[in-house]
Amino acid sequence: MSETKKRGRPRAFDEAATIEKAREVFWDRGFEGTSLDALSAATSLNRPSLYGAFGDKEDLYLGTLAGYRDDSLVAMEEALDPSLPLRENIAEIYRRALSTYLSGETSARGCFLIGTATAEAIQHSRVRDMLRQSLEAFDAEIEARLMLAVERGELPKEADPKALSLLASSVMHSLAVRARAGAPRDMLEDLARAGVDMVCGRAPQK
Amino acid sequence: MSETKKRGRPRAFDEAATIEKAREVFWDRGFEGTSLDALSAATSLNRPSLYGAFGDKEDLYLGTLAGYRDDSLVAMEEALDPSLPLRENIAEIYRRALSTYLSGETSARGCFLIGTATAEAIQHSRVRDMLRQSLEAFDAEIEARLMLAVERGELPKEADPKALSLLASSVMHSLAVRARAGAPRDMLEDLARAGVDMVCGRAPQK
DNA sequence: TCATTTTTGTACCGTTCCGCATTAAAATCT
DNA sequence: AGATTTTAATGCGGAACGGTACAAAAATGA
Repeated sequence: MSETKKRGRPRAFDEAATIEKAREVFWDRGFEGTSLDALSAATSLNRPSLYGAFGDKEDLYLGTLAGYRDDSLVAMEEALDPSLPLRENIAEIYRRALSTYLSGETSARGCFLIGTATAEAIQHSRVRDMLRQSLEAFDAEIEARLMLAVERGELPKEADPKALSLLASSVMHSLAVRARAGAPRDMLEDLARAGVDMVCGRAPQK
Repeated sequence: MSETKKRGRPRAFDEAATIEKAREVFWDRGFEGTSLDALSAATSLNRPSLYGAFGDKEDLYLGTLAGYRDDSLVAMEEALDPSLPLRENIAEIYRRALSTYLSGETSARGCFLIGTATAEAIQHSRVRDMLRQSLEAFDAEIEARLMLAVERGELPKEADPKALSLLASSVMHSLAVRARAGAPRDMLEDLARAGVDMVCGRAPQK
């Protein structure tokens, strides 16, 4: 790491904070629906500074998607704490997801990736790849925990962690879409509960 | 119904066919990503004709969404033919869904509603309502079939049709998102199979 | 035949879009 | 201090945007 001070005028903004602010705008308005002027206003950077620091609009958008994916993966790792029972792990994943999906100024905004990147996936292959790769990463984390659960006997030996992880992710995808569609919280919580039972079996271990 | 001939110059286009062509464009490019010029080119109508017949861009988009919802509900009713076993019904739903989701000129385009309307749901409340209402209609059709299945003994008495229908729909939502994200067909078929087992139980009735 | 009604086609409106050229400002290096 | 390097700010420019005014065209009604 070069710890030497850089030559020119120093930046007057924090790169990570700027990406987070840009993410908020993209989240609400989508990629095509967001103008550079809106990004400029939200980040307090002029368009040329945005351009210089992050590239064009698609580059910046991909940066916000990558940040969201990384944050989500960290949150998922925390939720899947293997020192806790599987049932609590899965419930915690849905709890965290819903907490994010139901936030929003005007209306529940769902998942940033599913809610905005899906629309661009046909026309922008880099967005499509980012989306696919992110979904696969989420699947993989859940699958790993389910494999551990089978080893430990939290799930029966016949359980299929691969198939089960796809189903568990599916519930999350559906929560993401339905939240953004304006589904009531009760219904989403019912779905999350059903998802937990589906993965861990119906018997409560209260 | 007034069968009297209308006064002025007759239309040189078919309204339903035009909506279908517009749907194709919106499906690939999303609402914000589609220009009136693109719609005009695809439908062979000039912008003023489009505007006169369907209203503004959002009105036209809502019309294409409504058409897709109606088509999908009909397809779902067909798939849920109660004279066939539940397992075949659910498998058929996913089969039809995948057949649609995997079609597309450049890349698999997923579900029109989930793939494009979700992105607009925050900014355009009419789109959000259309999306929510459509998803609820799909849920309701599945739930009705599952209730019948419980009555008939295709599912155990303790089965919860409401919760199960939400889960069954979730698999469909996930197929929609993943297809558009570029997931390989094998994986989608695995998920669909897992979804059928989840709803109907693992025992194959071969 | 001529007025009326509706659709079609051309052309244009003001706005917004993304991206960049250019200059001023703020830091380090010599 | 002066040269150099990097960022910040202003402003522009060509293109595309959604939407519409207006006139020509094609039907019906009288």
